[in-house]
Amino acid sequence: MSPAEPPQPPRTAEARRPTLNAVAARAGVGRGTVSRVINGSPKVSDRSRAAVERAIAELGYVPNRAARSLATRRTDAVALVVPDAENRLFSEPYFSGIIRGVSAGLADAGMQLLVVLTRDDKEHGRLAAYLAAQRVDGVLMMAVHGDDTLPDRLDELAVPTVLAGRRGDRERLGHVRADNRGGARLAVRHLLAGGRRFIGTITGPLDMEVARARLDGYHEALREAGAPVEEDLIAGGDFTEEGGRAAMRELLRRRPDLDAVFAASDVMASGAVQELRAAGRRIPRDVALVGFDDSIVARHVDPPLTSVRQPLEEMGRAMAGLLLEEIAHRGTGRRGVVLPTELVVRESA
Amino acid sequence: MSPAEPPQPPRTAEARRPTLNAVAARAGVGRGTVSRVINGSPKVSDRSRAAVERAIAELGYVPNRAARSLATRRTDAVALVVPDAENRLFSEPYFSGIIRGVSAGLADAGMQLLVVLTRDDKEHGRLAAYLAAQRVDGVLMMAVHGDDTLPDRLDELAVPTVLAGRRGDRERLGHVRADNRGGARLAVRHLLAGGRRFIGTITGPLDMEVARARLDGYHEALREAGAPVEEDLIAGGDFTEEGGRAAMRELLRRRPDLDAVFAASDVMASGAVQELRAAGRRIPRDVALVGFDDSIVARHVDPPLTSVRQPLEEMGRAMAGLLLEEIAHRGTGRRGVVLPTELVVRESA
DNA sequence: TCGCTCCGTGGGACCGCTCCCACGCGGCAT
DNA sequence: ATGCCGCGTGGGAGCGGTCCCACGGAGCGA
Repeated sequence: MSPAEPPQPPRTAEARRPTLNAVAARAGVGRGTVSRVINGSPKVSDRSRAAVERAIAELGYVPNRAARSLATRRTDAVALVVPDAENRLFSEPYFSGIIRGVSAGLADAGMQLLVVLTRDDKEHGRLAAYLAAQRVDGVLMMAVHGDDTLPDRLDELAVPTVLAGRRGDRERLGHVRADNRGGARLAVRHLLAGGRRFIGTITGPLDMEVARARLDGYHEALREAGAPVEEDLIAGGDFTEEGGRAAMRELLRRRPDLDAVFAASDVMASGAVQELRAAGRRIPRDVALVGFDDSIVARHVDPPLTSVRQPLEEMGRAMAGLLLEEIAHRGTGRRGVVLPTELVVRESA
Repeated sequence: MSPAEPPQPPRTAEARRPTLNAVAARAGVGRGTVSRVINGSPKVSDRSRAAVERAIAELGYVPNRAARSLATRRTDAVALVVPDAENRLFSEPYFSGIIRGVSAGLADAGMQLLVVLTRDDKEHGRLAAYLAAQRVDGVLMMAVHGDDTLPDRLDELAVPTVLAGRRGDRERLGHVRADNRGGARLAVRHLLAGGRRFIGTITGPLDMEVARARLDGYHEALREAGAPVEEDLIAGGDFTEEGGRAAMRELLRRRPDLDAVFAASDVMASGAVQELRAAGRRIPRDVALVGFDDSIVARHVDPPLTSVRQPLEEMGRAMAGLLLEEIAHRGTGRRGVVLPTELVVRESA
């Protein structure tokens, strides 16, 4: 009564998906041969290969990751660890930009991306063991604080790891970062070129390498222009808007004569804008302002901010690349990659 | 010569991690018993349980996911699928907010989160088979376009699926959404309460349910106030800034007399701000403006935008919850959850 | 013709876990 | 004392791949 079943792939997940065995049977070859075809081994005759490929197509076969992983001791998956506390601070394109690049870089290699948001640093303890045991092939870490122990833990456990940014000058682990110093230099040079004389800066928290690098760039640009670096033109922020406001207030108090500010993040710059306006300074007429990150905020603040752009997507791609390299050949991926930054000129400077 | 090795967990991933077998041997029990302890079966004597737990602690044992997954046909992982094209459009807190909630909701259940960014809709074809074959236990989907076939495909394959938002009124699949209609109503009521008479709206692309819902809310609020709904007060946007500008221009052309605008997204609202300013209208004096999303943009536009907030993190949590339910008991998670929105009043209206 | 390679091949053993069956043993009713 | 029940328990049989060893046959030189 029942019509002949066409050899379609099963419609539901309940109906067991075809296994490598089934493919072998249908193609009239052994399991080994099917496995070889799937993994692209050259030691297969054209005849067998064709038969196997047909069978695979007919059955809609897709290899089972768990089984493969069990046998190979690889997972073909990497974890992206994002400390949640930081996440909130991120100038918004940051997270999405990086993750987009990472995802693209991994997809090309058929790797899966596991995203792990950690709620607090305490979790990092368990996390190391967890990641090692789950046999994620590697780990990507965003926003590493200098005192985070996770990278070292992973290193001890010999888990390939790549960081977004570095913890200090002598980062042993593979990492990718933007040329923060260079970007800051661009920003300050731009202000100098605009004829500004008293250029202040609002820094990020100096226990983060990014913040230090941006401050260094500020110094360098002034120095190379022969301008003096004055301590009271430097105010500390924390990458938040409120921090930016406070720092700007402080700068205005200390140096009513300043005519430009380089803020180490757009969000802080946006705080600075509010404070400048409150103080009756016009931007850029009285005080020119440059931010960092080229975030959405930069485009929407009034006036739109001149800002330093980092190539986020490329950074993510590079992280993925470095990690894959390290996974394939231990030791080769442990380099620092620096990507160029770029000044996006808008109306604030 | 070599000092006695203390029974520490191995320091490197190369050194094979202890297996369940090792734990059994050390605890002096059978594999079955260890398995029972790990999985919290009650049918274990206190004596055995204690012995096993000690052995686990001493060896630093963590079960191998691949092996477990192979045996159970579960993966303890779910995928979050994000169409990248949409992603770019997202008002920025959206993606991070949802993912944070999802992550939290899953972590509590010990589930892993796989993030899949799709580059174009074509990929969705292969993706369905892929997801089913990888035996992800379930799938979360963001930003579903009405014409996306992936949800139906997954449904056919009997893969538990939960959507962020719905495709239409009669969404069969489980989904979580904000009360977009209610939010829009709040916004327009607020404008009415402020004494505005001619309230325009800039909509999103009407093939997206969110956009339609927000437009509906606009209609409702006018109707309940006994105000006429005038077609020429409605302009179509596409959730982009440029779209917002174009729509605003159009509205001003058609109705120079309008005194308020409800934009279906902050980004479009920000475009509208520029256009209004160009036209010499003061905000909110001449034209009041309300956005949607309560994104960072809203806080940084000048003047800061009154906007409708959706509880993103809770939405993510709810999605995770629904999916877990559906995975545990097929059929129970296929509901629509609606979370309340809230009006955040700032200076633009 | 008879080895000897060498290539392609089949299939056993294993990866580390869960599932489930069968077994021993103490306690209870008969 | 005998049977029966039921609890804990051990361990075999998978789950679906990969790895590798051994084997048959074609091709070649002697």
